[in-house]
Amino acid sequence: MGRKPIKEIRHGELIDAAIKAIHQHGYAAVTIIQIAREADTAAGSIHYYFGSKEGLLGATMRRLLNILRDATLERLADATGPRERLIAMAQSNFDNKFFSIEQCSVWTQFWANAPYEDALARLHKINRARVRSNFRAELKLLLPPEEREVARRALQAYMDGVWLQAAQASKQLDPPEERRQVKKVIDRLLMD
Amino acid sequence: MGRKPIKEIRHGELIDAAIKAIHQHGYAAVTIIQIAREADTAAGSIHYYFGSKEGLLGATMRRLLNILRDATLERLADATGPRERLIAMAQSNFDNKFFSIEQCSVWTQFWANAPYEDALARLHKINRARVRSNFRAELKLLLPPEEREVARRALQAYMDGVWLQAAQASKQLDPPEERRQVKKVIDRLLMD
Amino acid sequence: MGRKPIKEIRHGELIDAAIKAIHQHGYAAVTIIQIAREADTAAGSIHYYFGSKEGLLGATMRRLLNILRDATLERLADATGPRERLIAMAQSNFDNKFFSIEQCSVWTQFWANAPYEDALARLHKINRARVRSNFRAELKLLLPPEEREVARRALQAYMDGVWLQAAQASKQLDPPEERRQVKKVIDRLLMD
Amino acid sequence: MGRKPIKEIRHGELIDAAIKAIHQHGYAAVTIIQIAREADTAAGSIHYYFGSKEGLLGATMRRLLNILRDATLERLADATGPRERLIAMAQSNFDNKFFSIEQCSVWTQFWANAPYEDALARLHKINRARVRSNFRAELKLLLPPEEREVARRALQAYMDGVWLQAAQASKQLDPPEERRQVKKVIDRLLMD
DNA sequence: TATGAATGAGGATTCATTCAT
DNA sequence: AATGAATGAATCCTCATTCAT
Repeated sequence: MGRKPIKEIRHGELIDAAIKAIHQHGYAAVTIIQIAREADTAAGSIHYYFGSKEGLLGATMRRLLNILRDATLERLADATGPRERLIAMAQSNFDNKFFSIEQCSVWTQFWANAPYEDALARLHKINRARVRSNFRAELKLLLPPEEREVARRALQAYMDGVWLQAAQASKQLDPPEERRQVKKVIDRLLMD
Repeated sequence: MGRKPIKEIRHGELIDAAIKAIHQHGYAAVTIIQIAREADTAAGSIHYYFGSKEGLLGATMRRLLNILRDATLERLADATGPRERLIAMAQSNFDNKFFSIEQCSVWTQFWANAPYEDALARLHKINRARVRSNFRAELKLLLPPEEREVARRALQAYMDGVWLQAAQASKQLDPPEERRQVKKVIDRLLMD
Repeated sequence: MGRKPIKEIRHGELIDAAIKAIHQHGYAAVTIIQIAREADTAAGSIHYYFGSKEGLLGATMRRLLNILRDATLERLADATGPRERLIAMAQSNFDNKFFSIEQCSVWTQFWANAPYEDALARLHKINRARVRSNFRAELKLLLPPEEREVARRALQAYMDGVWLQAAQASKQLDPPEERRQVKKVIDRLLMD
Repeated sequence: MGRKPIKEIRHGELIDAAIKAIHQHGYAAVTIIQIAREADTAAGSIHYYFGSKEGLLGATMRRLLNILRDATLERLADATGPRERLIAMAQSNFDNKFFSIEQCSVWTQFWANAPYEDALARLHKINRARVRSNFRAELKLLLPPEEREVARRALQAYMDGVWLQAAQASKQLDPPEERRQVKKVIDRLLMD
């Protein structure tokens, strides 16, 4: 089997460097040079591969979205029944592959900057709508109408809040514990 | 009698302008000139009154924290019993004086940028610790030990999540409705 | 009587510097720093006053067009009859105020770069159309129909050619002699 | 027989591409990549074959000069008498092989950039001197001394002017018509 | 008290050139 | 013979800050 083309490899490396650099300096403040230094390459390379700073940051965002989406699909494959599906979706946000300080940090940065950049706003909006409709579909089968939105907003906000905290954590994150916690929250929100 | 000194008036005007400008351009991207234009004055004035861009942004942050703290104290004055106190504290986050798109936007921006600026980090940490301990004090009287932290984290994250959403709202916010919502969430989280 | 506002003075200085720098390095190759050095100021000032390099170059072009137009109007004021008017218009191209190496050089540069910049193309087109229609108006009264265009094209091309040569001259130009020369050419083109 | 060596073929292709690209972007603004794309090859090839960007542009210039010189020689071969020779030389500037928008465009670009590049300046100077002395030689036999230079300058300037116009033409050029025109101009300049 | 002209460090980006393949 | 990945110098531009007025 053929190996990965150079282009793909470098894309991956540069996106990794971007995640590190955004985590360290913030989305709006990070410079091409900081990212290049992190990737141990020249600033020009980033333009060679992504055309512009914006191009790299967009690709980085899409990478994160894909990781999250894949984690969700994987967990959903094993879930039966609305309650399990709800838990699976919520827990995928704290998947080992996604719930790291760096990625939460970048996620938060993207979010905070979405209002000021169209490309980000679009991605953010799409992702948010997807999660909302997924949650609603399951909650419909679990709670009476007047309770559903309260629970959904609480759950969605909970996940946002945990990410935000994680982005500023001083010690290592604990994804499995976080998955237990979100399950408890769901238990509480679904109580009759 | 005795009107406000000019210095204080200008400070207020410039902080108001900073809030508007940060909301429009983002914390990291906003420029001295944008703020000055919003305040209908010259860029030099900001340095005259605040010494630096950082000085103004710090003062702006403190202003928001004060508004929030005052709203909390005011509501707590009328609250009796732990449940009422918990609701009062939570609802103060959605007080008419505080819960506007502009202020939520700036609040979110401060938060997202706290990891990259010491002054912000300090303020953010203090505020967060205050809220946490306040919540804990009341929850101690309302829930068994093993349930308290789940509820507290859920509640605190809920408020963060609502602010984040509010910062990106396209239509006018509805503070009273938001206060009703948070009460429902608390009801659910406190269910036995 | 009030003195010129600072803004106007600096505009003039910077345009003068731009003319010198374009003459030395060429329109497409000249840099903001070269112009700034020529004006004995910082590169930032040019952006402060003109917004961009393009802004300054556009203003420089308009300045040259105005000098030429003013010289034409001045000479036309004293001219009576079509022949004198034709000579006046042609000679204004070699007016003392306009016909210097530096200005011919910049003029040539603008012209050569017009195909690649809309702003330049527009100005160039307008100016060219103006000269053409002026020439035609007078030639109509001086030559039979089938001869007019040949003469007009020859005359217009002659002026372009002299400018082009002047731009590359190694010794000082001689505007009065050039005005005598163009008169001779006109004499020849108008021979019956 | 024996076909052209690859080296020569590639040289030709790259020069053709350079002419197209210079016409499209201007001499000073054109990039190696634009030329390479036009030649459907990689940027590295140009350095492989010409050593540098400057090398290719110089070769392109020499190519144009050769085309013009060949056209002149060809036409001179058939011309008898000074008047016919003068016409032949003038008309060769508008030969079918030379008088195209692209080539006029590049010609103009070379000319405008000659003052800023030694290699170009040298070629330009040589060519100009050649034309001048050729014209003078024939005019000596056609006009009295005091009229020769006026006519020569007018004729040389006319050709420059027509090229300059042609470089910016929006519709297809008409070489035969242009040759008729220049003959009329010569008729007029040679009138006694 | 307030202005805005001026500066210069630092940003994103472009591009000729080199070189390993 | 030809490629295109990689570099880094150079360019335009932005912006906080200073300071004379």
